[in-house]
Amino acid sequence: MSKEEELTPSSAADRVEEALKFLEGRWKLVILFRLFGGRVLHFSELEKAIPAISQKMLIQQLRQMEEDGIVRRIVHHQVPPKVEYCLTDWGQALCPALDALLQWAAARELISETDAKAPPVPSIS
Amino acid sequence: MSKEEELTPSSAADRVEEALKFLEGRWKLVILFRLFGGRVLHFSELEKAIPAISQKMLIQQLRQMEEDGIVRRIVHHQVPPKVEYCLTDWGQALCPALDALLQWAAARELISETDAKAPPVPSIS
DNA sequence: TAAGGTACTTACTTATGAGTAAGGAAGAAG
DNA sequence: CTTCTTCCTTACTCATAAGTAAGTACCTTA
Repeated sequence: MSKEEELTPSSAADRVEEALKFLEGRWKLVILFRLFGGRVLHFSELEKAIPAISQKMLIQQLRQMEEDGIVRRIVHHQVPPKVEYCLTDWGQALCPALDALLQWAAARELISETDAKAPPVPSIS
Repeated sequence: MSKEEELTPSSAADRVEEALKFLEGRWKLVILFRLFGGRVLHFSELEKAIPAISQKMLIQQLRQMEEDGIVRRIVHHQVPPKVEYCLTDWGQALCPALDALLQWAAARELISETDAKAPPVPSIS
């Protein structure tokens, strides 16, 4: 609203793609929703909460999200080691955007009735 | 707001993932932004508007978006053939959701200053 | 000295999406 | 009867993301 220089179809698409890159990754959303609401979890708690994920994947996704500035990593120098993960303010700020997406997805069935395309439950055909 | 049964972290993540699947694909956003605003374009016009895309990719993405109910395909039985593409109402409805994403992405720099993490312009290290 | 718990790392394999290149149908125009 | 246009298909290769399995470091407790 304030200082959008020029926004061609391509540049707009690029910006959205860049934003979506933060969410790409098989487990990032799952992790995100585990940490939403200011929750703080240990590595092992995340493992337990997401049984299907491997340690490698969990770390890989957490590291990327940390680099992206979405999650914060808090190391307690102890034995055995203890590391906590939570969302940054910016990570928390994803909520409304994801809500908007969900609302859009929810509107699919309503519109598709009049649209004569893309049945909610595709027939066997 | 109305009838959300239960929304665990996993189910919420699943729903967002499903919504994001509609946007996944190297060229879907580019196509989307070319068609936003009620524009109607021929296949060949899309090709020209997006020089980097191959015909196969363009068709593949369009077909998926058509199946998803995002774009509408209008065939004029002529020779040479003429096919037009435009967005469905639901496709147009993506605008606010993408806006929310863009706003979130734009907020990154503002917050990361106080966050001591993820510098907007990473140094050489 | 041996076992155990937490938080990782490394090497390897597999599946998927994207890219390239070429071909085809269906008539109209020359 | 050959060529042109438009829209679309098919076969193949390649790069990247994801998954699997095993190993490491650290110090404590028995």
